[in-house]
Amino acid sequence: MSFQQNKNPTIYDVAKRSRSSIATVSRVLNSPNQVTRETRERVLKVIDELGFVPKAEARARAIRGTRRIGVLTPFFTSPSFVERLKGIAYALGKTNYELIIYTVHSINNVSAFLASIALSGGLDGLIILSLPFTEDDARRLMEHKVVTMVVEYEQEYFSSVDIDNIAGGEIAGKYLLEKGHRQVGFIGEINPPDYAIRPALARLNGMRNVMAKAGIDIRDEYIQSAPIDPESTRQAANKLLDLPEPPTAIFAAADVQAMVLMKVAADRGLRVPQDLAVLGFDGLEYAEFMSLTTINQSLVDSGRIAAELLLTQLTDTSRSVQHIKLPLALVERETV
Amino acid sequence: MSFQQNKNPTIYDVAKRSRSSIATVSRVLNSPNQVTRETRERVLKVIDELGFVPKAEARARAIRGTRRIGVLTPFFTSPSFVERLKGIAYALGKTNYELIIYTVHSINNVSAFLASIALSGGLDGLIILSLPFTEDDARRLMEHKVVTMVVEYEQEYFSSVDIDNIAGGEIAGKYLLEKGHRQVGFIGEINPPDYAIRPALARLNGMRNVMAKAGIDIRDEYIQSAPIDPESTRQAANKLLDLPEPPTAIFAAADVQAMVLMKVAADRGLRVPQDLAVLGFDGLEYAEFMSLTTINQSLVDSGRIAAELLLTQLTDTSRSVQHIKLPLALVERETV
DNA sequence: TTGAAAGCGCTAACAG
DNA sequence: CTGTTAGCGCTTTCAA
Repeated sequence: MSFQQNKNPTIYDVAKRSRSSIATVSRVLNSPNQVTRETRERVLKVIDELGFVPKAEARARAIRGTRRIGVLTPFFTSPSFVERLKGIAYALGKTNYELIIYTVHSINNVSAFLASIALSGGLDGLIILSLPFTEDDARRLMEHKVVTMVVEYEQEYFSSVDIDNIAGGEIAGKYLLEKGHRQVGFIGEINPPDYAIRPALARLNGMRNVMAKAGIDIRDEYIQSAPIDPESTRQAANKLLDLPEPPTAIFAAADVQAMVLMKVAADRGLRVPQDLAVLGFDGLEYAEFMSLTTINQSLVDSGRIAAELLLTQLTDTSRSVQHIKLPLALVERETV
Repeated sequence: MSFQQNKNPTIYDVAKRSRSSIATVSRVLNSPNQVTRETRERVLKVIDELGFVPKAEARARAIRGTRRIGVLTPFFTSPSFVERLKGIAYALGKTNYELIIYTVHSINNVSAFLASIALSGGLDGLIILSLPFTEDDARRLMEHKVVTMVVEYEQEYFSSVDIDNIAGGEIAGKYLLEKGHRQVGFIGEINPPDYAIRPALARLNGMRNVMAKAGIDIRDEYIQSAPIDPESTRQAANKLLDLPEPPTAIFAAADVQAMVLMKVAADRGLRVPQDLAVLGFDGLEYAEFMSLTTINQSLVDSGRIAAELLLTQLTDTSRSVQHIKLPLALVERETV
């Protein structure tokens, strides 16, 4: 038969083709004994020919059958989100959970997303990457049984995976001190609206602690706030290096920023580390290509562990909230 | 008055009680950022009060299709997939399609994935990144009405977005020639199973063409096949540089490989470009940080365009298969 | 940004 | 028994 329908057939198609009405078709589907055998057979024949499947059922079946885990992430501005995503995808790849990505472009609509996700997202689980949310958002997620994990952020409602950023800053400070630096600069995203998550600030504070203990007060002009993007970072780097007495070492709160800084230094004819030491933070794979000394925070692992934890929480519903701190490790290479 | 609904509330109830319309309520549920914060909060408050939960079958009935778009991608081994994903996420972020990620770890189970996606994926559309598939896979996708787009690959069944890799190789060859190089090497993933997609080989061939025209025959030992991963690339780089008469320039078929190569060169005390010229391919953002000269293939755009094309094909079903070639551009920096 | 109104595919009440 | 028709609860143009 070359009557192959090109659209998904509906009961209207079946009705037309079987010369009956949609009501009759509906009946053979739902109350088959209210229909004469002839009619029923005629209709069924067409149903088979058309490969008709009631749409709602198909949908319900699909939904019921597949389990879904969502990830709410800032739009991939920084490679760190990608690394985390990689870990999540890796962990979920071994299961048959579906992975849904929601990218948020502005911190202002996190709540909007979360509400929508909770109410009509149909998710079993959700991982929130580095994004702050309100108490209402949390409550709604819980009420709608969306098991949630938070990464790079610790709060009371959900389990989380993150690091000790202050300790990270301390590692940085200690190392720079050890290497003989007394005039250390800082570049990082520390100057944002209050409600955002700012690990960079904690890292700076960690470094400050250590310096203070050594009797060193980091000068204000050595501290530059800059969003992660290359242009802002470049400007911050230039400000630091334009100083009459520039720092001898700069700690960048993110590896990408350290990389931009290295580029700026190179363009200025500065040798790294002789003229300027550069210390990064993150442990991106790219850092190795540039021989960047950095503090590794196991980004891929953070995603993997968050996903794994979510998975166990999904099966073992008794599991209670837990907060995981990932270890930090200095990776010595050639820029400090 | 206590309007406490005892029945299952509907969006009509929510609309009435929040003094908005059902359309607006629907929007806060599905397209949250098309609604002002005030309106959204007002509506959400009522939703919470009423304990409103949207009925899945009603929703299924009302939406045409499933509002789901999938992306089948190799597990993020190479940053190029991430860039493409970024473009896709960007384009989809403006719609209210859901973005489902399927990561394939081995080329051997592409077919399995595709079959499952076609049969029970419940997708409206699918974007296949850099992964080869069979005729059967294609047929099944078409039969199940999954509108499919292919990236980095051109074939007869579906629309595609890719580049002219031979032309890319020619650009590389011309440029190196122009810069005075006669002994050029190559590193890239050219030696894989037949059924895989190998743009790197085409790039090599493009370079070969140009060289041949200039009367230069690239020596066999100057051509190193290496998978994208750092270790393999490092080995290939070392082989090239260990040669009694090493090439004066190396074209790497991927920026990440070029970066590894630069690192290897630096470790050997080679100056780039004086002792060794390095030319990449891709146009990653990182390439800039390393001042890498490369050929930009607009990876982000490839994803964005694929998604946009898919979207129009989804609405305008009359649109026929089309194959888009993205432009290539040499980005001169400091490594050649 | 918002609301009115026209569907979506299907069920069920009502005539015939 | 069968067909007509009015919904079901939600989504999505289209104007305003």
